[in-house]
Amino acid sequence: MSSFRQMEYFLEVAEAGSIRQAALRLGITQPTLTVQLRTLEESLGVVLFERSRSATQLSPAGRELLPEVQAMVSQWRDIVERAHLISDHTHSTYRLGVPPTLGPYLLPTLLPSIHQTFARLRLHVREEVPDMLLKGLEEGRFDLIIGPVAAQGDSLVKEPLFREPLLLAIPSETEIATDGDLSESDLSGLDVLAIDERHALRREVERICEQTGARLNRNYEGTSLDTLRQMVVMGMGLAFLPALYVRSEIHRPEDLRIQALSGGRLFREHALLYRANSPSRSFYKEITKVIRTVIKNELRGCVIPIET
Amino acid sequence: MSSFRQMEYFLEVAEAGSIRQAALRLGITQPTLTVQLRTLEESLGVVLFERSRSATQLSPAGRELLPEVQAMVSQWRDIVERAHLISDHTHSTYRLGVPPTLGPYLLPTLLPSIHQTFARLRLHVREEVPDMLLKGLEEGRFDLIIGPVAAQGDSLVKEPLFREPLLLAIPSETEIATDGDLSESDLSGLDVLAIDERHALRREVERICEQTGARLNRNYEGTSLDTLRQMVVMGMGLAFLPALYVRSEIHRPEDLRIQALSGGRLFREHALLYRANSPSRSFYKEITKVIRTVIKNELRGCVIPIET
DNA sequence: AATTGATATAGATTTTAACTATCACACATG
DNA sequence: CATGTGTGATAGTTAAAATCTATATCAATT
Repeated sequence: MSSFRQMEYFLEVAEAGSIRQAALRLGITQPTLTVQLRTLEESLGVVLFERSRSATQLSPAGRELLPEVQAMVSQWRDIVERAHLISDHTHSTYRLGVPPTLGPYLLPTLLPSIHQTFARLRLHVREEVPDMLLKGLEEGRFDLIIGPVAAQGDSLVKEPLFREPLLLAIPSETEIATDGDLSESDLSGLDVLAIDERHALRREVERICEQTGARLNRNYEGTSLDTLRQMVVMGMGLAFLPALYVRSEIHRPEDLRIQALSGGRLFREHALLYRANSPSRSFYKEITKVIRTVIKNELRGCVIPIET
Repeated sequence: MSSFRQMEYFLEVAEAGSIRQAALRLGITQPTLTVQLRTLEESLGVVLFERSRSATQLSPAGRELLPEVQAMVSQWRDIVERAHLISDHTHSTYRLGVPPTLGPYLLPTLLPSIHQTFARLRLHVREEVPDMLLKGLEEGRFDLIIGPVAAQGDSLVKEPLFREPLLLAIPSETEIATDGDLSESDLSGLDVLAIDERHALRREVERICEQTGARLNRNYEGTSLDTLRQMVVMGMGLAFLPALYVRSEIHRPEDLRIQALSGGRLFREHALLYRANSPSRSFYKEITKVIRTVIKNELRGCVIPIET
């Protein structure tokens, strides 16, 4: 069996034009080199050098193979160098999974800061429903996901990031009877629209409706936050919209009214998750810190950072 | 130190998704593979796999390196395969040196037959003056040369190929007194032109002139056979031209007369030469046979094959 | 004839790879 | 709840390979 080392020997002898000289450069003895060369020649079935008492030069076959071996060896060296580069974890590509009701509204704020901190880091972002994210993380299709804190995979690390208030979107013509602040008890009996049941947000809204006595409209479901908003604008009912969605997508307040409920109990909570035995877990902790800092600095007015 | 074998192991584990399964496919035991993997990881400074009790999958770093390692390994395998292909000597490229007074007139006949016999063989042909050819062969710049038999390098094998008559080129207006055949003695006192002294042919002609009493014109020298022919056409003197040159370049007999001398003693002799310890020497013998056959079959009327 | 400079070979030694046996842990199943 | 089956990790031994030292061989030169 021929080895990589023998290939390097081959190149050195070809360049030096002498087994002795090559052995000197390689820091080995001449007999070793002689034997290794012959072993390589035997395993390739080809005589690489023409030996004479005065010098050693490439045979036609050796000349033929030389450039290819050079290319291969330099590719090898590139690989080793590259490996050492990415050994600090910030030169790699990680697969990040995010839920569709959060990703488009959070990442535009998050990614620039991350790339500023880790210039060579690349993230492959993919949107999937939280259930799929969790499954994908456990199966290794993702390295990192942003998902609900509720999620409990056994061997997963869960880094809570922030709480995102759910705001009430009200059709502009609808009036809600209230004394002072809008509170949970004011919702009783009102018609609430929700996103379809593939999304985790759906379950949150169901829970809220039960608690407050609001009536969940099961006949119409939004397939995205955008369609849900359209339905509110058309006066089909109220809806709970995540604060980050409101922040980035709702610019014309004349179409509908956005109102927070007093009490501050209506929110969903997001965490960063990764496998506990991932080789990069220490780096993921660093990423977590960066994300928390960004949230504190840039989204303070909109979401509630987790204090650690 | 990482080895090629370890790279193959890396690929196999990545594909199998399990150290045990990969070990099975590789025909080694699981502990061996575990240890080799860890050795590779240490020498690369990177964790390639994320191990768990249920499976083993690529880490982000491993995923990053995988395609490059695949490319490198497949290039390696190509090299090995290629080496085995050219192990029969007929898939290689050889550097053939020829003298400028022979090459252009012999090779057009020779090369097609050689390529027909050895379809994958390639020849890098280069023209140089015989002295340079010989030096280049000894120094390894050529694998094969066609040169004069007289040449005597010590460690060189000399395969005589054929004798090439030297024909007398006579200006059309010149008459040579002769009784019957034109013989060597008829040349006495005649003015003879020759090619310049870098060429071996020059020495042949000098020798002939001494033997026959012809007068070598030292004031005008041809720098090629073509210029020599022009000089004859212009009536500046006679010249000896190699039979193969005459055969391929002289088509208009009205410009000058070509005449052979009786006695058949005026010729130069060509041989194929190569280093005695060349790894391909057995193949060079085969080439010699092919060349001799071609000469016998296609140039019989023009040159005199060597009988072996 | 002796010297120099090259490759080849033999035998001992060190280093590396591979094996056997066993452990430890996770997960599924009776 | 125990147990069997899958996974990777570790320790110690054995086999194989690479390397070294010493020496032979040969050619060219002094």
